[in-house]
Amino acid sequence: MTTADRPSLLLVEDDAALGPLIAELLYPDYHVRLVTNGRDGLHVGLTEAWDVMVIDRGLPVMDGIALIAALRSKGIGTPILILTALGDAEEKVRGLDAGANDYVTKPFDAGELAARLRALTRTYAAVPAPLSIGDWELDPAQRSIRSVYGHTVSLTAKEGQLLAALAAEPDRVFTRDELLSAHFHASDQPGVIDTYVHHLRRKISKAVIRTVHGVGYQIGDAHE
Amino acid sequence: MTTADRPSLLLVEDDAALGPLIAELLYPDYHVRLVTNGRDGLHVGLTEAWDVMVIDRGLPVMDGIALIAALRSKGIGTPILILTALGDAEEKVRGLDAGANDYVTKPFDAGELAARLRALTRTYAAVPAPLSIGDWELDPAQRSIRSVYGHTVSLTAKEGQLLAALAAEPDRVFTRDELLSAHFHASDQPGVIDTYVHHLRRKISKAVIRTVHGVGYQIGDAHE
DNA sequence: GCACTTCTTAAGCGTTTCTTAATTGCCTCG
DNA sequence: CGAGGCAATTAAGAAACGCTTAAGAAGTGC
Repeated sequence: MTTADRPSLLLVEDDAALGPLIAELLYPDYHVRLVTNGRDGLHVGLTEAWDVMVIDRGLPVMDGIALIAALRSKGIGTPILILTALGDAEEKVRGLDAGANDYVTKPFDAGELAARLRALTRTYAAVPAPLSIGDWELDPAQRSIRSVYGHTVSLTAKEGQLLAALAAEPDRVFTRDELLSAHFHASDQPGVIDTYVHHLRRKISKAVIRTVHGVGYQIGDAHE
Repeated sequence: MTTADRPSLLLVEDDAALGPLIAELLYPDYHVRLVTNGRDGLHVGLTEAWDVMVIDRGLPVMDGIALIAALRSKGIGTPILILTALGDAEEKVRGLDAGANDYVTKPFDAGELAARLRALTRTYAAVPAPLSIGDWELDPAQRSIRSVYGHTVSLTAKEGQLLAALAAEPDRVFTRDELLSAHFHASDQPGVIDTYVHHLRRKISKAVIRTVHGVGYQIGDAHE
């Protein structure tokens, strides 16, 4: 998102009556900027960052299709929705293949347009949910751990596995044998765990991994 | 992309006549897998990786909307297109807000469906916007790299491809096999990558490409 | 066809990471 | 408070992995 609150939306529509109408319709949910021809659309689209664009098909100076193609060729990946009266399938194919992400025909339903725009601007946090550990965030894929202040520390494979195992179930106390069988070779001595706990405490901070005397290790606090 | 050639497509459609028909329609452009109820769709959608999904609205066992919501709640971000007979605006809003990315009503135009699927699977990462890598800028043609001080170094084809692949997703760690399958012949030994990384480091600067021991290589930071 | 560049393979060497083990320090219970 | 057990720390050998080099193969242009 470009702004902290509402997504920014660039509306390119030449119809003097319809343009302001759509802008007003979208105003509660987006920061709307209205331009009325293709050349202005290209300029504003290239020089400013937008979260989504709504582009009319038939535009003066520069056609909507040409505008989209120009934006895409310049590396602009912003989601684009075409809004137009031309509704037959061939036109839709041309518009979508020019680089648009969705195609809505006039007359359109305001609710549907809004829903389609939501679908375009929606982002999924599909990223392998980073495990949070106190002030730290573990990224298993990247084998590193980031503090909340940008500071990043890289971990070795075993360090990462041990930390991930502990962090997977916060507050649970793991015995050395449990941790061993999870990610280390069966032949390993339980003392291996002690060594890696030490490495981790040195890399991160002492307080993160708690020792439960006579039992094992734990992240977070169980009792008290 | 999941496969090197065609994108993979999961089709969830219970109509015994329509399902195979759509599958055949899409077959030239996608690796299609057809399942006929929501529960199977959920299972296959969660356990295998797909480039795009086409889901019928009315499904036995588990409704299409419920299926999409379940997939999204599990962190599946794959583009989803709803294909259904229910066409009024309210239904579209419900479907899109459940997490679908596009909504097509039956009867549909084959060309439009294909174009909308292309729009969903299209990525703009391939756009030759000059990739910036630290103090360097990779030329779109990928055959040379310029430092911020005018200094230019020419790269061989493979060097450029490898660097571009890494730079396309900064901070992501690529395994040797991923990099191999991207731009080298499948028969190549993973050691090829090591050699090219070495070449690049000598031409540019050592710090640009980071080694993640036991995993692969990365551009961007995660160091300290 | 020849010279040159680029690509690929492979092997030795150096570094990082993993594991073991011994020493030192600390906690708990009698 | 002291003994015994448990944990923390350190160091060093072993193993895995990556870096570097060099040389032959394949490709390209003249």
